[in-house]
Amino acid sequence: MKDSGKRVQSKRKIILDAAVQVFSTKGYHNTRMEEIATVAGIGKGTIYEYFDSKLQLFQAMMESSLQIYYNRIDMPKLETLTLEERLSVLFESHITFCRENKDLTRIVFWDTEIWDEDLKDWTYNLRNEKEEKLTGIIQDSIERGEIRNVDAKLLTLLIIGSLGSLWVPITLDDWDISPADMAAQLTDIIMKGIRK
Amino acid sequence: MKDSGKRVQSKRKIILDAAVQVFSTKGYHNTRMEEIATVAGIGKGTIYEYFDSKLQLFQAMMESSLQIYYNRIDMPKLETLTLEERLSVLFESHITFCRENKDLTRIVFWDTEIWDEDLKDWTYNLRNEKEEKLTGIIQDSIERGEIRNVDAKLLTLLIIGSLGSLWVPITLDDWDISPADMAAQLTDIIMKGIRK
Amino acid sequence: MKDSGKRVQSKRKIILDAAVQVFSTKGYHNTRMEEIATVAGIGKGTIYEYFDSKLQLFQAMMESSLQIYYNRIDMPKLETLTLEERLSVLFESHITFCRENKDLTRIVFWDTEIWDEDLKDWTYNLRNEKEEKLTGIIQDSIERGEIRNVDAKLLTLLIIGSLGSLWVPITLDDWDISPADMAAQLTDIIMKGIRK
Amino acid sequence: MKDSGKRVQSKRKIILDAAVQVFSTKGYHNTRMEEIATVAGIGKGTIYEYFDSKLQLFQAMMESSLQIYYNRIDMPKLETLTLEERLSVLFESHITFCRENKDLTRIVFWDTEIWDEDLKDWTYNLRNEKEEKLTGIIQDSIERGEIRNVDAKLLTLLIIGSLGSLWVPITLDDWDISPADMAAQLTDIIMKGIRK
DNA sequence: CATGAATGAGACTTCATTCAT
DNA sequence: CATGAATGAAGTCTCATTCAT
Repeated sequence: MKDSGKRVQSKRKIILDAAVQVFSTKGYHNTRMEEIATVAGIGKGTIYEYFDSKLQLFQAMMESSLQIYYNRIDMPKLETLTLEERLSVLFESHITFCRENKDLTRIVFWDTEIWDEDLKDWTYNLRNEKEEKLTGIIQDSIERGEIRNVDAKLLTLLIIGSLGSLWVPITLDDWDISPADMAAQLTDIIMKGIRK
Repeated sequence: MKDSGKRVQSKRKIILDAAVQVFSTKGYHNTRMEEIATVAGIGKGTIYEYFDSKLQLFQAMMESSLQIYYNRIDMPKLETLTLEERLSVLFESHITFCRENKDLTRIVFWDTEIWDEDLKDWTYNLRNEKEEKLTGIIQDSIERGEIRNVDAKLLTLLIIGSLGSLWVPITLDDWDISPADMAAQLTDIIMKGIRK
Repeated sequence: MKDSGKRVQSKRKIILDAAVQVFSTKGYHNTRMEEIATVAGIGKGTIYEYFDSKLQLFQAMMESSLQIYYNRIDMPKLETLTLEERLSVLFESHITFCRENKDLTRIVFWDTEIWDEDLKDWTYNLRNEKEEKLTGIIQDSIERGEIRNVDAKLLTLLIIGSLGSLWVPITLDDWDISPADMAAQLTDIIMKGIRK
Repeated sequence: MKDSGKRVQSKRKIILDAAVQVFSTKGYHNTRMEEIATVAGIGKGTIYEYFDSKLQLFQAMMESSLQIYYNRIDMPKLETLTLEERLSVLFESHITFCRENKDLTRIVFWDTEIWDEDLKDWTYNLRNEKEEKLTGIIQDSIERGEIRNVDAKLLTLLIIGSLGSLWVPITLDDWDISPADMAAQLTDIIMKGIRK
């Protein structure tokens, strides 16, 4: 029983990993179920034992990828940290994560065509939750007088947007600047920009 | 004869407009040629009189959209302008353009799966050209001592990324801030962040 | 009126000639109406002023080609000629015709997929008529004691078959033997084969 | 496992047989893949598991048909046989084959529009090989003094052409002459025609 | 549980034919 | 009469999904 359960669990994982690999390389529509099966080292029919359809598999993969990403780069909750420290950690963990999980990152930052309403909502909420958290932190800093009075939402977008545009050069590896440096400079610019 | 020439011209345009509309809403693979034809108010076969294939139509649409966008938001060439003035114009024209051409904007900021190598290169070069121009302007400002010494490429990414993340709330219309205000605040943050 | 009639007549002929050229080169299904129009130097729609459909055009072309061929190689009616003389004339006129009308010949000897029942019947009758005439001539020769008693129909097939297999090397031009020689040798073999 | 292998083999064969049947009746272009599938008693898509395309299926069918035909009517290799005996065997085996494999024969003697260069070459070589063999045998007979000096290639064409024109009445069944008789008479005519 | 041969819905594309000019 | 832009029926082929083994 335990074994069986474990094996099932791990086969689901194997399929999801294969899915990340293939989907992220070729996109949803150019990916054939057979190829995922091949990469996973199993038979085509077996995927359907664990996922109802191609769409469901894609969305499960999307969900798990986003979860992994957002878990990893979650902003530190410690109240004692300043905004500057938090931004620095955010940038650095984002950059490191991208470097270490290229396939996965590509998916997270894809603006894919494949969204059914449920996944759209789920993702939207997940994203929103994070954004709102960031907006909240910024708002707090303003109220605490740590930074000057800017539109918190606008600043959130500026930060999120910067993260998004970073992954291209990061994943392409054609950059001579270290993650720590990148994070430091970005933090510096933004903090100077908003400090009183 | 003149009429005929004009009609042909406009029919190509009609098809491209329909393509922008449908492709941008549903994505490449979920779009059926028949639907584009229906939206264009013509027969399915007629599209093939003007474009060789679905892919070619998509790429023609992509090309024209990017051209329109980049033409519109090109940075002012006037040497007399300061970086601050230029950034302000950039942000404002971007925001205005997004508001007025929602479908088209969605396409410009798509990271679509559908690129053949030629279009990829073409787009990459177009994008790069603009980015390099911005990078150059920043580098100039640094050398002229207008701003402090930051990594010009990194700053370019920060600006481009901000533009990219803006279009979501802009096109969703759920924002109570005016384009001019938005542009002013963003310019302000960035300029404060990089000024000596 | 006369002019108009004449022009119509000649345009029909122009189209038929173009049809022979294109159909014989590319076959029925690989031929586009547009190409025939181009070769004929007229507009696509104009063909339909003279022929109801592609099939009808093909069949008209077939009919005229067969007519031309059969008219040209009809066996001489002179009662005074011997079978040997007639065969010789048959072979020689066939070979000459093939040399001079390659496109047309290709059509005549094609075993095309395109036969509707009417054309099939028409062709079958035309062919049959000629074959029966030949069979009759042979039968006469037998009865007149000119040749020995062979199955006239079988001999007809042998002769017709020989004609058919000749056109390949004839039209390919890769033969060092003159038409007259070819005709003479074939006649010789056959006549020796059936003479008493 | 053994069964599975066997089934696959036979399904390819089933499709080929259906293809012979339908293609030979309707020609290449008038044949729909669906019809072949229906005749084979399988689904449309299954054909594509065994053949890449309609063209490939056609050519595979052509190849196999020609192979079967040429294998069957190959001229006896025994050196002891005279030309007369060989011709007799050739005609008789041809006639018998035609009677027993009407569909297949129709294909072998088709002068179809559907040839890509590879198949054209393959077929041309196969045909040529057989023709040259026949031409060689004739040439030998001439040199051995068995028959008189005729153009060996011309005689080959005469024989091949006769074979070709025979299949029409043979497959139409409207003939009161036995295969053996037919073969005997043809051999007789030709041998008399070329004997010293 | 696992498999992969079989399936058929559905999409792109071609091209004969029409008809407004 | 002549034209060629427009049309849509029809055909090939793909690939997610099923199901018998």
